[in-house]
Amino acid sequence: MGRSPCCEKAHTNKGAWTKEEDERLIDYIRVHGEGCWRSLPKAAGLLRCGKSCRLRWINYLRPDLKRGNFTEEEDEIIIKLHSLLGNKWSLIAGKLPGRTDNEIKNYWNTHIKRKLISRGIDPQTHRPLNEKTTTTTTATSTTKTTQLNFKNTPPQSLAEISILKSQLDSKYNSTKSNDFLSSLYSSFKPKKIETASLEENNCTSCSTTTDEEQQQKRESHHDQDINLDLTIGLAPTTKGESTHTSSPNSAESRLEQPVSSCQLFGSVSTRPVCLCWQSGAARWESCRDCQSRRYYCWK
DNA sequence: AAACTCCACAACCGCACGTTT
DNA sequence: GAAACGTGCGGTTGTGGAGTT
Repeated sequence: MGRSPCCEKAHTNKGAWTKEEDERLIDYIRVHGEGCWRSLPKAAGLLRCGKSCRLRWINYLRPDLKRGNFTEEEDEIIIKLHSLLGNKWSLIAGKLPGRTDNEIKNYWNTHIKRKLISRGIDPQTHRPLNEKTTTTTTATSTTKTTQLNFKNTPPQSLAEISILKSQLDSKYNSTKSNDFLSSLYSSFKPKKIETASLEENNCTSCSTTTDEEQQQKRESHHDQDINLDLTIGLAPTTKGESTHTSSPNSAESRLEQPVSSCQLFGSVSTRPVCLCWQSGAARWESCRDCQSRRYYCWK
């Protein structure tokens, strides 16, 4: 059984948006806020598909968007995040206020790829272009990215977790991979997360850090390295669970949310995983401390 | 100046996934 | 539990402008 189309294609405009359409959309969202994209076009008097409206707003009309060229620092952040996360443009965009996933994706494909190649770096693997993959895998197989062997050695960093995740993605369907992850993690406990501002033994780290705290962290690490600040925390994706006062779906709140490892694992398991590891018996549990029924915690 | 090529980016499409009914 | 719905994501395409011949 197929699903109904998101809009009636025969009566919708396509292609570039006109100024008038933009104004209608802006005016409508200014009054009614974001959301209900399916019904928005009709309510706003637009002959557009809801998805098209959403895209137009998120990628172009949102008032908090930063226009203009990417800075060197932004370039480096994108490269670092891509090496950790792969083509997770929305996650990368989450760490670059004012930038959209679409914008970063385009920028990656048109500029950064070339930049890396000119540096002799493979944009996909982030390894030297002439280097052959030498490590082996026990998890999978056909991906071009470097494979690590996690059978006896747990992942020690977000980079390795990212690789593990891609391995799982390619080998397991989403319903099976959670079981795989659980059994894998039952054999070890990660020692440290090198690029994450993870506070061990304290699941309250799941709480969202403030912008001020994040700014301080950024400043304190600025001279050492780019602080990716991949906070291990609650991903406030469920309605009503956000700690923010603004609408959980609003662009503002989205930009305030730190990237979390919950999101890193979000596509692997049927239930996203929150990596709040604590001392004591190591096991997966529902994340009570994070006050979310949607995430598993590593304890 | 016209024709052509290349590039950047806005927009579209299909799919996945969480939520609701 | 299944179907329908709503939304978001990543890959791809279309198009306009800049540069070149």
